[in-house]
Amino acid sequence: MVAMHMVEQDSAPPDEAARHASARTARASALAQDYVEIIADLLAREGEARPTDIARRLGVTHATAIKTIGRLKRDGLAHSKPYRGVFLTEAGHELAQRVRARHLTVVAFLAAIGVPPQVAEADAEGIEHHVSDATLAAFERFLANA
Amino acid sequence: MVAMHMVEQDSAPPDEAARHASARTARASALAQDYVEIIADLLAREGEARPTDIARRLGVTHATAIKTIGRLKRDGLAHSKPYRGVFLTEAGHELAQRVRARHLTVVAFLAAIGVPPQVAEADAEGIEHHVSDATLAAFERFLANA
DNA sequence: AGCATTATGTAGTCCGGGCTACATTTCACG
DNA sequence: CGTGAAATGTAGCCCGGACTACATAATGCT
Ligand SMILES: [Mn+2]
Ligand SMILES: [Mn+2]
Ligand SMILES: [Mn+2]
Ligand SMILES: [Mn+2]
Repeated sequence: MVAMHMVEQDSAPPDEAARHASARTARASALAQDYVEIIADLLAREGEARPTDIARRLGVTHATAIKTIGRLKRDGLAHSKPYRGVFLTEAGHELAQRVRARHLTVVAFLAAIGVPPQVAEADAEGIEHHVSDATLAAFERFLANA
Repeated sequence: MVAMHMVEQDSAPPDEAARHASARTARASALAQDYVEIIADLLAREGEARPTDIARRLGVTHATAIKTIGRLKRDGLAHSKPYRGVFLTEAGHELAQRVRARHLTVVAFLAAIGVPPQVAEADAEGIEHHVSDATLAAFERFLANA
């Protein structure tokens, strides 16, 4: 048994566990975020968001997209009628806007510190889902002072 | 003044699909990375890596940890004998070192741009898995010139 | 209008990654 | 030593997120 002298060095397990739990939660909501972002973009640019187009942009089959859209509907983020294209609920639209803003900020930030554009786009697609408000704010400060 | 590149405004679907596919791949390997990182740390600090300790640090049940360790073994990253604690293969050890280095860099970088330490630790736990070599290099350059 | 093509939807499968419940083994200690 | 607590392992369930294969609806073209 070691006397407990060193206070801070030990990385208390509960904290670490909480961090990993956070990361798991973020991972779980990442897909929904990408979907609403894409749906919002399709609605804005094309006027409609068809499952096939959503699927193509994600690089998955239409069956996968349709099933996921079903979960979005279940979770109150989207709605649609058979064969008629997908729309966002108010909640879905708000989420999409937040997600889009974060996406743009992350990409811009990475580019600003010298990451090649292509890579910035690619990395951002994953990183964005793990950027907290505090970190996003830091990114924005950096961009402002650049 | 920024050079106006005006390259692809259109975000060609195949590229976007590839980016999402990349993010999916990264997401899929994230868990294994966290495991080997924790196992390496336990081995270094305690001399042994027990499933229960691994589970506690991740905030999951021991049953979950044991099943995941089974996948690590299947994938040639770890090995263990019944009731005896977990060890890393050469491949596992190498992965752990890369992962640890990246983790430290990401945390240091976030802290350097003004993210509060606690938040930096939390966000890094997810972000680290989506940081490519090019982005990691950019982080290191930033830290060097800071 | 009729038919071929495309889009949409459904069913069924697979694996990852979480859980609970229970069985078994190890180990500390009285 | 023995034995009870702790660790380990197993079984079985659940849901997410991917796929293929097939069925059905919508659409566009001749
Ligand atoms: Mn994304
Ligand atoms: Mn995005
Ligand atoms: Mn991590
Ligand atoms: Mn880590």
